[in-house]
Amino acid sequence: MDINNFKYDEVGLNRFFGPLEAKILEILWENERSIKEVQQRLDQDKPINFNTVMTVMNRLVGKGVLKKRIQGRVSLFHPVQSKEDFIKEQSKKITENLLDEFGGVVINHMLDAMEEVDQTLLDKLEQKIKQLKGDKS
Amino acid sequence: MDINNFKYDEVGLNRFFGPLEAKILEILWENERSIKEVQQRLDQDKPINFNTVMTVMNRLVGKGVLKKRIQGRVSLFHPVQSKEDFIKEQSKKITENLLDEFGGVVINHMLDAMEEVDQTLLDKLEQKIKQLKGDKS
DNA sequence: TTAATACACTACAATGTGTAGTGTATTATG
DNA sequence: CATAATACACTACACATTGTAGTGTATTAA
Repeated sequence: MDINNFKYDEVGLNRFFGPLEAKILEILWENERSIKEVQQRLDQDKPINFNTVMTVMNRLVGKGVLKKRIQGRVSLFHPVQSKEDFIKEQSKKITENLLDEFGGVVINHMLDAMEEVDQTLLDKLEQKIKQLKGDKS
Repeated sequence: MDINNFKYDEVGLNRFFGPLEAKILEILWENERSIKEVQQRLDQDKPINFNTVMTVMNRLVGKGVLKKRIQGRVSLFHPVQSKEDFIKEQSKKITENLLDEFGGVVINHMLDAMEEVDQTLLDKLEQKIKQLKGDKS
C-alpha cells in the first residue's frame, strides 16, 4: 500500500488521495464493481468519461490500493484493505512517525487537544500509564 | 505559512519540503544569508547552479516560508519562523488533524507507541489526566 | 457480419520541485 | 570612462502526480 502522504488541509480520504481517487475508493468499499459501474455511479453526480475512470482505477491498482479480478469479459475491482484497516494502518503510521520525529512535543499537543476528549479515553490512558510505570520499576 | 503536507516516508524537514528546499531552510536557520552564500554552502557538498538556488529561494518566499530583505545590491533571506516554532506549529496542526479525523484510534496508537516513552512524559500525562478528570467532576 | 463493448495504449493539462539559460541593471575595476 | 563581474528577473524545460480523454484492438452480441 504505497500511501505516504497526509494532507492536513484536506478532509477524509482526500487527505490521502486525489478527489477522484477518493470517490472511486468509497464506491468500491461498498461493493466490488466494474469500471462501467463505477463510472455510472460517478456520472450521476457529475458527467465523467469512462476512460478517465478506467485510467484512475488502473493507477490505483498500480499503487497497490485496488485489486483487479478478471471475470471473463469484465474486470471487477476491490480495495485490498477494508476502509477500517486502511484507516487503522495509515493513522498508525502517521502517529508513529509523528512521535518518532517530534517526540514529547506531540504528546503536549495531544494533551492540549484532549481537553474535549471523553472520560473513557482518559480512563484508558490512566490504566496504560499505571501499567507502563509498573513495567519500569 | 503554506505548508500542509506530511510525508511519512521521509525524514526531518524532507517530510514538509523538497530535498533542496529543506537544505536551504537549514542553512538559513543558522543565519540570514544571500543567495550567493547559500549557493556556495550547497556547492561544497555537490555542484549546484546559482540560478537553481535563486529560483527555489524565491519560491519559498512565495510560499511564505522565507522573507527577503533587500540590502542595497544583494537580498538577504531568512525564515519567517524559527525552526522550533515551525516544528511546533506543524506538529500541532498534524496532531490536531489526526485527532480530529481519527479520534480514539489515534489515542490507541499513541499508547502502543508510548511503550518506549520516558518517565517524565508519563508523569506529565498523569498530571494532565488528574487535572482533566478534576475539571469534569 | 456488423455493431457494441471492455480494455490497452497514448497523450495532454495543471501543479510542485529541481534545473538552468538568457537578459538587464548595477557595481567594481583597469 | 569603458568594460567586466555580479545580482537578480524572466523564462523554460524535465519529471512526477492527478485528472482528463482520444484512438486502437479484441471480444461479444445482435
